[in-house]
Amino acid sequence: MATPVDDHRTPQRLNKRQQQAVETRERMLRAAAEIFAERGYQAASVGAITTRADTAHGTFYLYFRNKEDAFAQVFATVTDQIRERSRAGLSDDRYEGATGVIRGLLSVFHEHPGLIRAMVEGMMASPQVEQLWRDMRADFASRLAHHLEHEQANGVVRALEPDAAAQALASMTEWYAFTHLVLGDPTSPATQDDLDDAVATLADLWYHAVYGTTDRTS
Amino acid sequence: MATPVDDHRTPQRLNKRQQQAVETRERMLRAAAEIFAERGYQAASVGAITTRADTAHGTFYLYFRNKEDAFAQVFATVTDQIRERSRAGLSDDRYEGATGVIRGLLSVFHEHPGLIRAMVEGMMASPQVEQLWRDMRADFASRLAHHLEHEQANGVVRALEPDAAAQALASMTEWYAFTHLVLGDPTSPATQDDLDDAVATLADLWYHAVYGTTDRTS
Amino acid sequence: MATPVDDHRTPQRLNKRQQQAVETRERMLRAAAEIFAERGYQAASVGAITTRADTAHGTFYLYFRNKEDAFAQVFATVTDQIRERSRAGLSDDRYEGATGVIRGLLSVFHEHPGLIRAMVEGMMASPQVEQLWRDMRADFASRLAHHLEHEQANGVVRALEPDAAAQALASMTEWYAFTHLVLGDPTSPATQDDLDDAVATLADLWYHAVYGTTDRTS
Amino acid sequence: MATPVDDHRTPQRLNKRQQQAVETRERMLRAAAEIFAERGYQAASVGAITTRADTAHGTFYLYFRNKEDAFAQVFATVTDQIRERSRAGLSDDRYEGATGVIRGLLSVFHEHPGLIRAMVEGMMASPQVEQLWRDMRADFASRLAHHLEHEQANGVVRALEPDAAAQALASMTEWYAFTHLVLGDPTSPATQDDLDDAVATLADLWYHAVYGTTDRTS
DNA sequence: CATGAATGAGCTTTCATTCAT
DNA sequence: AATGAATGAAAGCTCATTCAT
Repeated sequence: MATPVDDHRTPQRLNKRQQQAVETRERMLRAAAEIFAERGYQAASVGAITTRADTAHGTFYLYFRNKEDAFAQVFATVTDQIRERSRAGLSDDRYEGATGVIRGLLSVFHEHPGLIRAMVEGMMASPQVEQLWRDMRADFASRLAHHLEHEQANGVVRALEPDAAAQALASMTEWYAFTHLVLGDPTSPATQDDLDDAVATLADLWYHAVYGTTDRTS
Repeated sequence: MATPVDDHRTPQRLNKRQQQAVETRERMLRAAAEIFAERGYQAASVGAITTRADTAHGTFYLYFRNKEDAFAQVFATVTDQIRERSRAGLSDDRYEGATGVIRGLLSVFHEHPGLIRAMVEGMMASPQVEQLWRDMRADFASRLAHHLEHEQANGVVRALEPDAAAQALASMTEWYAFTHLVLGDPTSPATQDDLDDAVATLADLWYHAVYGTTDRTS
Repeated sequence: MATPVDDHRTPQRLNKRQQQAVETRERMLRAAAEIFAERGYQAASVGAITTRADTAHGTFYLYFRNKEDAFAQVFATVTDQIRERSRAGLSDDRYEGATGVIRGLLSVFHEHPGLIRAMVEGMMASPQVEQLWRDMRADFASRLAHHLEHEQANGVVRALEPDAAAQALASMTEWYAFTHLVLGDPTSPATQDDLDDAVATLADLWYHAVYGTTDRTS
Repeated sequence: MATPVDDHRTPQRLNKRQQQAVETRERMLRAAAEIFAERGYQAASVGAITTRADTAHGTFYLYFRNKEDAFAQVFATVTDQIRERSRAGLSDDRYEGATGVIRGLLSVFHEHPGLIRAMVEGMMASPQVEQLWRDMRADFASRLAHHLEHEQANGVVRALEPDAAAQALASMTEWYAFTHLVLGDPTSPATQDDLDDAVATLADLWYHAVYGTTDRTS
């Protein structure tokens, strides 16, 4: 039954079945993200996801090995966003650089509070999810550590242990963002002002903790 | 050493039945703490707790309204510890003061990694637990904010918004402690050195972020 | 310690312990009646009764063999009331007689809807309770049957089988009373008017069914 | 004899899976009816039903929302029978009509004593079940009331309030049937003679109560 | 590729009853 | 006579996962 076209295996040339499958996968992933965000990791059920995705219950297992796997796939899309935005926020200016990186992380927390919440929850329940979070934070912290080393080499940063400091600053950023933008009444989510305030507060402390002076002029 | 006056619990005033009940309550609370620490909040089951406590299943409900209530009671013993140790760590010396408060928090995380982990998980699942955590952190942060205001009045701290800064420093401390002392392979828990390193790193950043200078001499 | 007075065993001469016991019994029985009326037979719990009676849980079993026994004792007080009032309602006048007997039964249903409801429910769950109800109804029906036989002897009642007719009339009375005075929204219970209407309707049908004519003049 | 057209259920249009599902549903409903009849409403357990139906425990919840829902579905099959038979028993002859309607109701009670018993019990425990019973009786009574109005218009029935009288006659019928055909030792159930006697007694009283004369000739 | 009926282990919670005090 | 801590057997219900179609 297979037509010769099938054999090209070029990704842009999908037959009808394959196209449908791609669509189903996307629908399922979107549904999973929504349900995890709304209910949290444990309270989310496969049934809720397939209902939302408008598929049969069993279809879920065509695309995910199990619930944990589905969560990991959803998780990956979010950590990708964080990575992208943090990179985009980099700048040569020391203060602008910090602000940009911080805002990159915080804007993702601000946009997906439900998912971030589910991730912190999922971290506790699933070693695989925990590993994903650690990878994300390691990426964030190592980029920060490199920046600190570079600034130290330039002699503008006080003596400090770059890796440990980077870890601590990353911790401050993540958890301050979490408590201010994610926790709390989900019916009155954080506003843009909340986001701006959080960025300003964190950038200020970050700057002084690293450069060890109140003088902002480089 | 114990004189009758010292004996706040006055066990001699309880009849045999009441003594037994007190023992059962303690055994149950201890069992609950162990099970929550080992399995986490959601995965902990009432059955596991009563088995560990060596009581009948129904006995659980003589002492707790439900699982959430049991967790809240366990939680309370931990937050009490944090409060006590943070207060004990206070000092007039600015650097010693910071170190003491930080160590107070971190030592509790270091001693009860499983429970802290369960708490962060439980926060996501139960609004009541979330409130308990927020109370604990508010207590921690407000004590810090008062300290900052006092130092500002003395003119030794740079201009900063005390409440926001206190929140950010508390976030850094909590989450750095969490990622370094709680997360990770539970079979190789954090060592005393890990604890000391964490305290040193946090105190250093905290100090510079607040006093805005590399000069440690008071 | 027992005084000689104890040995008289005259009921009016109870020592302190016995007096207390009588009071406890009464309190417990009253509490049981209230709880059964409020919650129904199955939903009533021993714990609720002892709480209402302000006694320890175990005290319940000093006065009742078990829940079923408690219900039977409460039940007995109600059937006693029905018996008394039905007798009091008797009259030589044929119409007044019917009305009085009917009103006797209905007034009890009207005053204790919760208990009557619990009884019908309990009948299904407990053979002992079922037997109590059957005794009550047999008493009611036999009195009615005797009346019918007497009237037949007087030649004023049409030919009918007295026992079967009595059963049927008793059934009509009980169940009509039940559906109109007991069932329905418990927050808006039956009024005095409902009671009067029910009596009138039943008396009318009863009268015609028995005397077979619309002529009420004796 | 069955032509394809006759086949309302069109089993040939269902694929194998759907056929199996229909069978499972029927097996489950039958099992539920049996268990409810044997044990009563409250004492019936989901586990007993699934064991009888030879399915897994969870399968119950594929077909019923909960125990109450299962009971309501069983209940519906019985009230449907009552409705059908009462209608079938209608007749233009006044006496035959009454007899037919009465027999319709009584025959169902006679065939399903356990279920009727469970229904009266369930009425007390579940508002939903109570409503079902009230609907059934309203249907029965209103049909009776219409009949009375029609006969009154024809001038053959004495003056009486049709609705109230219909309610009272329905009460008599239901409860007499209940006490004579349902209550009592379930090991020696009511016989055909019991049924016939009950119909005769009720029809006699009904007739005289309504037509107010001993003259049966229309 | 998609379906959805079926599974069954597992959970929290209630409560009548006992008995040592 | 009264207590109340302890028991433990149920119960209803959920849900991740499987597999024949």
